[in-house]
Amino acid sequence: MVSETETTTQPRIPLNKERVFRAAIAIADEGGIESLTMRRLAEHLGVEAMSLYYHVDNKEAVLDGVIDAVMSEVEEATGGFDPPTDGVDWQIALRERILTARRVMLRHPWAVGVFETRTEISMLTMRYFDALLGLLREGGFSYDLAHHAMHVLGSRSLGFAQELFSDNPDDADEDAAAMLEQMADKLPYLAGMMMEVAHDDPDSTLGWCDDQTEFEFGLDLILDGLERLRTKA
Amino acid sequence: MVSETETTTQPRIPLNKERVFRAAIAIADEGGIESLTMRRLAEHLGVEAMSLYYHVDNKEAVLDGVIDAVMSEVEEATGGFDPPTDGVDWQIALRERILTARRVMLRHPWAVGVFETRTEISMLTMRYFDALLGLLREGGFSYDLAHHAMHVLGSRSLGFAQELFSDNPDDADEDAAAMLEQMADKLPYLAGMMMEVAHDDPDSTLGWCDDQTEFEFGLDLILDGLERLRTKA
DNA sequence: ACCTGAACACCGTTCAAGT
DNA sequence: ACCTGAACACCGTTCAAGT
Repeated sequence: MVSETETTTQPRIPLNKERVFRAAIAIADEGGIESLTMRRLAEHLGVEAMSLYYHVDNKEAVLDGVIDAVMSEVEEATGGFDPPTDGVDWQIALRERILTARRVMLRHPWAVGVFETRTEISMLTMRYFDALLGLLREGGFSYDLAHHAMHVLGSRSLGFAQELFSDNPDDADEDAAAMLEQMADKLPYLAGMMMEVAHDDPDSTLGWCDDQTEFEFGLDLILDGLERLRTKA
Repeated sequence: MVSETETTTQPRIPLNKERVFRAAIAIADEGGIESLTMRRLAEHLGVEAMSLYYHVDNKEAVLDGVIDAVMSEVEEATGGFDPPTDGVDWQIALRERILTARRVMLRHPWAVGVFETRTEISMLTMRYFDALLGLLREGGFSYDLAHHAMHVLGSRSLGFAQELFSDNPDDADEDAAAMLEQMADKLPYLAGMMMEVAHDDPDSTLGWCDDQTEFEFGLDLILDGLERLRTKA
């Protein structure tokens, strides 16, 4: 009970939301989102699991906070969600902004999936989308077309296209040949495609797709289509 | 030990994979994918949880089987994944097929999410994508462009666009007005869009988006873009 | 061949209690 | 103000044992 003011035993920094969210992101980055448990999170912070509930309502609140933190990384990367820089072509500006967001999201590949499960959208997140909408408006879009545009872009507006097939490089190599065998009759077109790829680039297998290239291809296809609709209307 | 051959006590039908997958789908349809647990699944089948493991390796295998079952619903709905009906415009054929798949997927909204977590792709699933690829090829696409096309379509090729924001109709109505208030300065473009919508259709609020309309808008935008690239090349 | 009881190592969360 | 122990109601899964 005596004052032990200046003992150097453990800094004794109390927990706070910031530190909780940071630790959560670090865990998810390292082991995937399914490795993020309240117990593991507490452990990383040198604390018992129950202590987390003093700072945070529940796990959902952790996920909300984590998404908000990721969005502020995006904000930092884009240099703020300011009003659109006028004068510059909307298509170039939007493309640039989305690719910047992508650079952040690639550091947290689990984030889009979590994003989609959110029921509350933070102010920061809304400001991101408001800024995108602003780029479209200032680029000459009607609200109606801009609204459609946001829907078409979907998760692509965050720089992330959910890949339907995550290429698993393990199997791809080992039985690619055996697969091509039975593909030839049952899956003629996939077989044909693979054979052409194999011909053009003998070293490649099923895992040949380049995510960044495909992302940009899809993004440009959509942006071009939108520009066409904009000028037509 | 005496033969009680014809006692009418409980039909005593042994479990099998088919019944397990069917029950799993029913549970997910009713309560969402997170309500699908091995224990609940067993209960639905009038059996102990451990009994499932006699018929199925683990929960992952259940999910694999469930996706395969959904894909066979798609197959039935499209009348088989046959070689493309030649002569008919690729764009119309592909659009039709995807919208048919969508009708099935809307009955199992959780399915796309599960699909994305699969590491093994079933033969039936591959045949679906082979058929889509076939439609493109027969429509005059190079393998290279067709491959890009599959990437752009992504989960849309299954009839499902992952909605970034699931409109929650609860909050939308109650504090839409209050929200517009502070939106006006911090979220100028979103506010402007809402105000225009409110003006055009006074009864509507944030939950005004029509998923089917937006899906078809996006699909057509992409298909048109692909056709343009096809003829240009 | 098919099913089960008991058990294990995990979850998220509550609540009364400690400092 | 901040943290914890003990406990609860859940998970998926194994394994030896029952019929």
